[in-house]
Amino acid sequence: MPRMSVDEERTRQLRQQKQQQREALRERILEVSRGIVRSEGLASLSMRKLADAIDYSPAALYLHFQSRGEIARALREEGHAQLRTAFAPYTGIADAAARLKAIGRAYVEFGLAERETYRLMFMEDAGAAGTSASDSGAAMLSLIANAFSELRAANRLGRVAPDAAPAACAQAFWANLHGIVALELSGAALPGTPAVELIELSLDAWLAAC
Amino acid sequence: MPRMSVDEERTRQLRQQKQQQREALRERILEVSRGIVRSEGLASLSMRKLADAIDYSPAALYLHFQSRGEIARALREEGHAQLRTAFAPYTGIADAAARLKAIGRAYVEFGLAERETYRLMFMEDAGAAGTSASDSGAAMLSLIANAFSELRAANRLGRVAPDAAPAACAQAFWANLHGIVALELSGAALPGTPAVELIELSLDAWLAAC
DNA sequence: GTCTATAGTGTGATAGAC
DNA sequence: GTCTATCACACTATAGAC
Repeated sequence: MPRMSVDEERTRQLRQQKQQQREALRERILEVSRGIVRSEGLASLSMRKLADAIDYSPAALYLHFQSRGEIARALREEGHAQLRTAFAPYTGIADAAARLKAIGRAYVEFGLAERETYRLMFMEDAGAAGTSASDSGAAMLSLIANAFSELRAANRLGRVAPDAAPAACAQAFWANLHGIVALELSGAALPGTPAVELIELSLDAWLAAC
Repeated sequence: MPRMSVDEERTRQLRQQKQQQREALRERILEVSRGIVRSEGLASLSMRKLADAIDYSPAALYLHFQSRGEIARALREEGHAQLRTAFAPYTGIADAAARLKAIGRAYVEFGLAERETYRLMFMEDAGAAGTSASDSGAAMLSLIANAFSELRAANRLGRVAPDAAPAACAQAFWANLHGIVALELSGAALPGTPAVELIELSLDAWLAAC
């Protein structure tokens, strides 16, 4: 550790303090944004509303985030981390089919519980900035694909084409999960059948023979 | 037919002419709206842009449609009609499984070909006005549910729970179709596997044993 | 019925004073 | 770093003249 003069030491402390305040404010902005998005959706997140909520001027926000989109991006990544956490208890299940079912249920559960976050993650026009393609979306998919791989190796893929690429199976399976959540969230689903029943039917369709 | 004076006859003709002009303009508004939505999406349909395109003032639009939402609603219904048309060639297929597959393929094909119309129909927040729940969405669903009913009656439901309500199966099956389209449209799908392959995998999962 | 003009409200982002 | 003030825009919808 190099020697420091008293002055050097003091400026170092001050700088660190500043840095901490900066990060604290950034975190505070994210925190409030998270709340707004979770309860009202991304569309309702405006820089003015956000500024009001944290008792700063709108301009102050731009000292911590380059744009509204960057805030959305940060929240999206938080959501992906949250989803990974929701999967965590099940990734260790030995039986591949049981693992897939558990993950599938957790996925739909997450989507229904965190409706607006799910929207932000998977139902927003991903057109603009770099999006989920490379994100943890890929991580989730390879989790599923690996399970399909195992099933195929064990010759336990019943009717699902046994020579289909696991990655393709994973994506089709994911599409089924997403469809259940998306129809529910967009209100297009008929009230008759609850999502929790739909997921069981779908899991059976994909994995019953296992 | 009652006798009319010359005057009565003339006013009748004038009235009819007016009526025709009215309907022509309404149709013209819809036509231009359809074009904008198809190519740029509902979000890009603004009353100003629309008015410019038909060479009228924005105010004129409100003489034919109560609001922007009503235009969207009309276009949504057009879309549903279009989808029904896409199904038409296949609804008569005798074999229930083959019918389901054909309908499934037609559904995904429609979604990919008419991306923005599909968005408008199934991916827009259906919160506000009366939406697809009662729409032809129900018609499509009973089309699918009937096929599942037939399969069940013929004991050809392989692994899909044989005692599940056909309506529930139909909705889960639809969710799979929707998921494929929705992931593709929102850009969340990985580029690796084309939708046309995903649909075949999903159809196999649901109907391979048939 | 159609227009012009505008009210009223929202937005993201920035310039420049302090 | 933070603020005030504002730019530059978009939007839906309406009032009132013609």
